[in-house]
Amino acid sequence: MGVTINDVAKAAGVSASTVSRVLSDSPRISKKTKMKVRKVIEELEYYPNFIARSLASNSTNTIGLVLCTEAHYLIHNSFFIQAMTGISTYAQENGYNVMYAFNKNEEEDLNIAIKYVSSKSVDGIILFASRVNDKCISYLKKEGFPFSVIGRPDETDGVLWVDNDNFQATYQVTDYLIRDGHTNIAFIGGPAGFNVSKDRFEGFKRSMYVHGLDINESFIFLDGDFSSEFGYECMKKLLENESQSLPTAVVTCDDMQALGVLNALSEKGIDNIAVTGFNNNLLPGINRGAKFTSVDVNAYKLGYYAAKVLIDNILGKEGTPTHYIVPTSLAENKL
Amino acid sequence: MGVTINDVAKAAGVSASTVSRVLSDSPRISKKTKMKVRKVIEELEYYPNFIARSLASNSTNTIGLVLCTEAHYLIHNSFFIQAMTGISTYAQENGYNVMYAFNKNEEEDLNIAIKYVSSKSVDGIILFASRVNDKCISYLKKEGFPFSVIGRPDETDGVLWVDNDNFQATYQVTDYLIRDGHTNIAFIGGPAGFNVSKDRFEGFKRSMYVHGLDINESFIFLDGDFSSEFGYECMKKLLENESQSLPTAVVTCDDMQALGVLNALSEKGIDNIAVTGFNNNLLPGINRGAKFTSVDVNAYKLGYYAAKVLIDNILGKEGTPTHYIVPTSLAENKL
DNA sequence: ATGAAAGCGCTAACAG
DNA sequence: CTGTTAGCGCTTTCAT
Repeated sequence: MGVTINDVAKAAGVSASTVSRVLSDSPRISKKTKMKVRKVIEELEYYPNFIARSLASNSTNTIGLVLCTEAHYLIHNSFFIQAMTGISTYAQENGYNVMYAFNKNEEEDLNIAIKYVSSKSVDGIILFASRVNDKCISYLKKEGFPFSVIGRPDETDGVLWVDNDNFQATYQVTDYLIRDGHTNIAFIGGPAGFNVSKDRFEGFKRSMYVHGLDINESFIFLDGDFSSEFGYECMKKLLENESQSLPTAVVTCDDMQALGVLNALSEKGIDNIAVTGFNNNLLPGINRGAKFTSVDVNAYKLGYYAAKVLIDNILGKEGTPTHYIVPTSLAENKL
Repeated sequence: MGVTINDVAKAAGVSASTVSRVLSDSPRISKKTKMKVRKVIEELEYYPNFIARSLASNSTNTIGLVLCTEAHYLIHNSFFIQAMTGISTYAQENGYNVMYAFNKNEEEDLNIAIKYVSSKSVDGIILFASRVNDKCISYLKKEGFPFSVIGRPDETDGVLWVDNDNFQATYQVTDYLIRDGHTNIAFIGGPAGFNVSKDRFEGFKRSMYVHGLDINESFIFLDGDFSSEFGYECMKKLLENESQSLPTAVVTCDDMQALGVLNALSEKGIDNIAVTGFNNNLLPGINRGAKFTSVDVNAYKLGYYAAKVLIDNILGKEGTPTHYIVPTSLAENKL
């Protein structure tokens, strides 16, 4: 069982190293020999042993994914699977395998990273989402191990990363609302201490500013989380504040938040307030007619480029950028 | 860079083979030596090289996932990611890595399987969903390569698999509706040629039969697909058929089908027909008040047990079953 | 209970 | 352009 490089060499009347060179298409082998060897490879249905190859060449042609997330979060968020598909695509295009491991917290994440690095099972690592003071990032930097990050890290110096332009994203969606005639716009932001939260808020403010619109402080909700509960609460507060009129539009930073807002509105029978979300995850069709705009972060591409920036770097390709900005787009849905 | 087994051996004053035996906790090594070696391992922060280990032991401790799906399908279906999480969990518990590759069709699936097997990159394979006359299954059987399948295959002989009891699932949900007072129930089935479609229909029929209810032939829609479009069309037909009254409940085989049905109903302003789905994927909350029942297939557990049945088998554990039936449950949601 | 030695299947200097 | 010779880091008989 299992035909080896030696079997091929013997059958083709050459040495094993010649076969090895044919496999890597070395320019120092004559066309004739290549043809001959390739024919034998076909006939014998020879496949190089992946493991032996890795050991000898000191590279695994595999990248590892460190995914930190609560299981329940996955159910209604296609971000991960889409990004994983993008990663798989670029990896396959370049002959790389992809390993993954789901973890529950930062410590487990770090342990997996350490395991990947120390046992030399992968050539590079992709981190999903960067924390403030991310331990995995510090570790990998210290080790000098190749890795890329989805989501711009605190300190971009010497790290490979991909991200959306979050500033641009909320700028765009706010601009869209304003052009649609809205002037009283509320904003519901993401959790404290994340760059993504900060950037999205800045984009919102900028767009308001550029259009010469005032920001009503009581329309701004920061430092919450991405849950529908938070969205619901914020909208409740807006509805209960009788000292002033309601906004005509609400910019949120996540579809779940938007869902909470929509719920709060639907309880009051209000359907003339525009709501926007992030991630383009909501199912179309449940409530025909309700228009809903979401910022599509293009998770597939984020994954694809996270793999690209990492693999290109590992392969030492010339002139590879250290990061990619994946554009967002506005998605119109009917809910 | 990289401390090897020899460094440990030297530092501990033993041979490399002794260190190797300590690593695998061989009973033939004295407690004393074990302690001594382990201490050195700690001090030197030695991690066995995964690749070298694989080559020498002729096993990779890695399993490969063959995932066939259209990208767009992933966006609103958390089945894959949940199953992958379950797989990752059992794999990690047993020291296995997991590789995955997304493919677009059966041919690509087969190619990946062949690559995994021939290049010896994995010890076993998990197939997502079995086709009629599945080429991957035939291939893996022919090769005698360990694999497990999520979804009962045509021919279960000598294959490891996990699945829900699909018969039981529709039996249960139909029973639930009948106990709720429904007697005129429509059924929208899955694609032709899949066991899952057949079983689900049988479960529905059985429940109706047990309760002494007649099945109205014009209420039955088979051999469609799992899309919302199909659900929409079927409901349309029911609504347009003026020669008879409407059902009071509709059992569908997928949440997307259910969504299509709900859309068709909402267009007519009908909200008193119960609709049930499968997979428990729909977002709660959009339309407060609309009750929606879905069969939760427990994708996490399907993945977990697919990994278990495979890994236990590879490890040659005694008395491992050849398959697992993962129970479904009814999930009540508000849409 | 431990060590010596062979070898897993391949790559990569080094020769020629 | 091709062959020879060493390993890569570990496991595993076979001795002792």
